[in-house]
Order: sequence, then structure tokens, then C-alpha cells
Amino acid sequence: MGLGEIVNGLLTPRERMVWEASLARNVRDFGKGSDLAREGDRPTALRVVLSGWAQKYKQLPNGRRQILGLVLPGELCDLDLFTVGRADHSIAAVRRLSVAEIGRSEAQRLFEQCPNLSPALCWAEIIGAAVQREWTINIGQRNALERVAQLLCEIYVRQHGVPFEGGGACDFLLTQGQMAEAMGLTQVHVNRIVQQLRMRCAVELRNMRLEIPDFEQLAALASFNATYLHLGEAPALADRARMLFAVEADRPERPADGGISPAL
Amino acid sequence: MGLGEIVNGLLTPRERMVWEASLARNVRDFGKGSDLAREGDRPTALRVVLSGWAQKYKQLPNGRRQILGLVLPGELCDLDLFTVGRADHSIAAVRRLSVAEIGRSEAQRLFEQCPNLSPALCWAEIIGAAVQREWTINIGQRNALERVAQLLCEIYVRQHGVPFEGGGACDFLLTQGQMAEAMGLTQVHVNRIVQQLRMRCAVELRNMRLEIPDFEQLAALASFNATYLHLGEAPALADRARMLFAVEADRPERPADGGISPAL
DNA sequence: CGCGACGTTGACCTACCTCAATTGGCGTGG
DNA sequence: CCACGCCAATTGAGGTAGGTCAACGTCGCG
Repeated sequence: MGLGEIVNGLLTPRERMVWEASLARNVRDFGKGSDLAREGDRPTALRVVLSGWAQKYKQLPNGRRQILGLVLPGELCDLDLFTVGRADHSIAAVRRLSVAEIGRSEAQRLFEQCPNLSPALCWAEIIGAAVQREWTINIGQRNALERVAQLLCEIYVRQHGVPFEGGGACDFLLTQGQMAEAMGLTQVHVNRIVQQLRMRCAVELRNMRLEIPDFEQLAALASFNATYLHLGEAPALADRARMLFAVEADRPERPADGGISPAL
Repeated sequence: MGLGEIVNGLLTPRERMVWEASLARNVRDFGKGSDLAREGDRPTALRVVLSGWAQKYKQLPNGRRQILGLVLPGELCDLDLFTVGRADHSIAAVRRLSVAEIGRSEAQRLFEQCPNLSPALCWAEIIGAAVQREWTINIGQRNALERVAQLLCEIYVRQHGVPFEGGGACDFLLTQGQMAEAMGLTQVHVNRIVQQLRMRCAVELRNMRLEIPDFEQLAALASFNATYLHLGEAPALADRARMLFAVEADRPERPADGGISPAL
């Protein structure tokens, strides 16, 4: 299973209903490239991506832009965009995007109704920080081929988890230009790298789809190690997060995994 | 005032006493370069740097290493190193270092005794994430001169805040080699950049001290913008963080700033 | 059919890397 | 007080990964 569905897994069935009902009540759509929030804004809403991808980014005075991270369906667009006084980065739709925007007062109510919600969101933040670290090392220390391969691995795993064997396919909504902005490269150079990966039969990438015939091979090219995504640690992690919160009673009855949409 | 002292400012005087007593009871020293925690470890303690600097880092299979961030005196060494099942990065002493290590059970007790502690630590995490983002953009989009200048600005501001006018001096414990590992550059190249900065009279850097004659000038070279550090937002931010926690009553009586060590 | 967005290509360039040697400061032991 | 060794800073020469610029191709869409 991907990263997105896991937050749900940390809620009791009842909490999950409340949460999902709230999401459904607050849907909002954005066109490609339009901003959900801009650097310097006073943040007002908790946002969850429902479909499409969002990109966190930051602009330098010289016009260059760095994509800081991606928000895939089911994932939270930064808790801090909600917590902080002024947003320190922007967030925009990669392509057509639909999100749930939960205002401050409704969020407050949700937190009270769903004691497991705070820890779950906190978990999401912690994973977000881990991913951010991995991007830093990726850009800082890997060459272009490794960077791109790493990005593809991460995107795949965040959607479907690590494939047991062989490979698989998943959505991939970035243009090569956006990949370049994410990895600190040029569009031109990304293009050449992608071709190289194609020639090596490591990936097929077109029509917003990513196919990975042999995940192990690609992971090896990237020195990809999925542990930073902390897959499967969600329950333990949320338990610990709960320690930070008052929440001690009323733990979820470890909801059966049956309800969660299966991988691939 | 720097980033470090602020956590204290979020606690009531009583909480602060309890917290600082606990820190004082759990001091531990490390020699230059020795690891406080290694990637893959099962984390067991909450760590706060008391004196010296710590570096978060990650090693690639090919031997290259990226410094992901620095922990300055008074700052927390990653809440997630405490929360997560397995650490996804290592942390080591930059030079001689002394930290407080608070075990899980004592931490639990502290959280109960000090309701403002969780939000304060949560605040620290959020700032940490913002800093991580800034490093990503720094490495991804800036050239070597800007990167180094940005690092110097950040280090200064995290210790003393933005100087009102002119400049100032602060500790700077990194070697040029470590600066290189932090910024995704080479030791040799960092050296050349530092010389360039010296020639431009933008900084003086030696003997573990950093002198900035004209902060504005250096900031301009780096396109440095301190807002990502969210200085001065701590109280507001912690208020919001409190919303995530049960804590509603028992807010600190906005402790007077008098108790906090003054800047510079 | 024409336009816009994306991908692709080629020629050339440069910021930064690599390797390797040298210098200087400092602590330690004699 | 000096000699040695270590570590960090410095310098030089030469190499390359990736950037820049400028076309051109291609596909989908109004």
C-alpha cells in the first residue's frame, strides 16, 4: 500500500468516517500550475490531496524555482502550512488537482472528535521531514542518473509500496521540466537521463505513466533504500506520537487492514 | 535572540525549572566526530544540545556523506529520532559536544508535568522542517558562493537573530570540509569561495569564529531571507500547535523575556 | 489547421570536481 | 624549547558533468 492510505489506517472506523465525511464536504479544484497557497500567505486551512498531485516549491529572487516535494493523493499538504504564521513556501497544482480544504474551526472540531487524528497527522509530518532529508542528500550527493532514478523509485513506492519482485507501473504526472526543478537539474539534462534509463530498459516513462520492469535494477541504479519512508511503521510511530499528546485512552482497535485499498 | 533559547520561552517558569533540571541531570559528552546515534538504530532518547554543535548526516553506499543539518546549543536533536522506529539518519558531534539525553520514561513524565512541553518541541520540529527545505533549495538552486553565504547567514541568525544594523560575530565550529559536505560542494571549492568572501570583505572566518562586518551585504550575496526561520513566531506558533494537543488550559503566563539570555 | 506544451537534439561552455602537493598552526613528547 | 605529526587551509593544473542556447519534432486540442 502507498503512503497516502496509511493515515486512515490510524483512525478508528468511526473516526475515519467523520474524517472522510469532512474531506468530502470541503472539496476544491485547481487547474494546472495554479497556487493553493503562496509563500508569505497567512495559512488558514488544512489541505489533503484527493486526486492529482501538488508540488511544494520555493522561488528564488533570480527566478529559479526549486520543487521541494510532492503531495500525492491521500497525503497531507504540510501541517506547518497550517501551523506557522506565514507560509515559508508555496504550493501549487502539478496538473488538474482536487483537494479538501478544512478550515481552522472545523479542524479544531475534528481534533476533538477524533483523538487519533493529531497523532496521525503528526506521523505524516514526520515522514514528510524524512522525505525532505532524502531529497537534500539526493540533490547534494548523487549524480543526475541516480537522482532521477531515485525520484522514480520514491514516487512508485509512495504509491504502491516496494514491489515484492519484478516491477510495476504507476501514475507519474511530472513533466521533464518539473523533474528538473525538483532535482536541481536542467530540463535538457533530465531528458538525456531519461533516455539513458530507457535504453537501459530500467524504466518506461510516457503519457503520465511510469513503468518499471525491474524495480531492483532501478533501485540499484539509484542506491535507493526505502527505509526513509518508514513504511509499515505507522502504527508504532503513531503510538509514540500519542505519547506527546494527552491521548492515552481510546486507542483505535487496530482496524483490520481489510478496509484499506490494496496495492497496485 | 537565537533559535535555541526560544523553547524555554514557551514554558512557564515552573515548567522551565523542571525541564532544565531534567536536562542537567542527564548530561553526556561526546568527542569530535563520534556518533550520538546511527542510521538504523532504534532511538531511545530525546536529546538536546547543551554546548558544541551536532550534525545530522547520512552516508551513501559510495562513501559520500551529506550533512543534513546542524543542531546548535539549546536546540533539539530531532524529535523523530525519538519517535520513529528506526533512525533514518545519523547524528554526530561536530567537535567536542555535550548533550542532555532524556530517556523514554523520563520524557513521558516530563510531558505530563509540563503540558507546554509537547507544543514547544513540536514547534522546534516545524522550524527544523523549514530549515531542511531551505537547505534543499540552497543546494538545488544556488551557486557555490550563494550557498556558502547562505550557510553563514543562517548560522549567525540562528545564534543571535538578524542584526538590526551592521554585523556581528558568532561561533562557527565547522571546518571547510564539513561546510563542503553540508552544501554539496568540495572542500577545495569551499576554500576558494571563502577566500572570495574574504576578499570582498563580506566575512572573516577563522579560529572557529565567524565575523560578519556587514550583514546586509552578506545576505544580499546569498539572497538570504530569514523568514523561513520564523523568528518571533514561536508563541503564536505554539498556540496553534496547542490546538493539536489537548492542552487548552494552563497556558504559560507569557513569561517575561527578561529571563532569556539577551542577543549578542 | 494552427497553436501551445512537451520532448528531443546538437554545439558549445563553465562551474565545479579531482588529484596532488604544499603551507601553517597547534598540541605532544622529548 | 624544539621536533614531530596531525589536521585544516591553501594552491595549481587539468578534467568533466551538467548548463546554456537555439532549433526542431511531435502530439493533442480547440
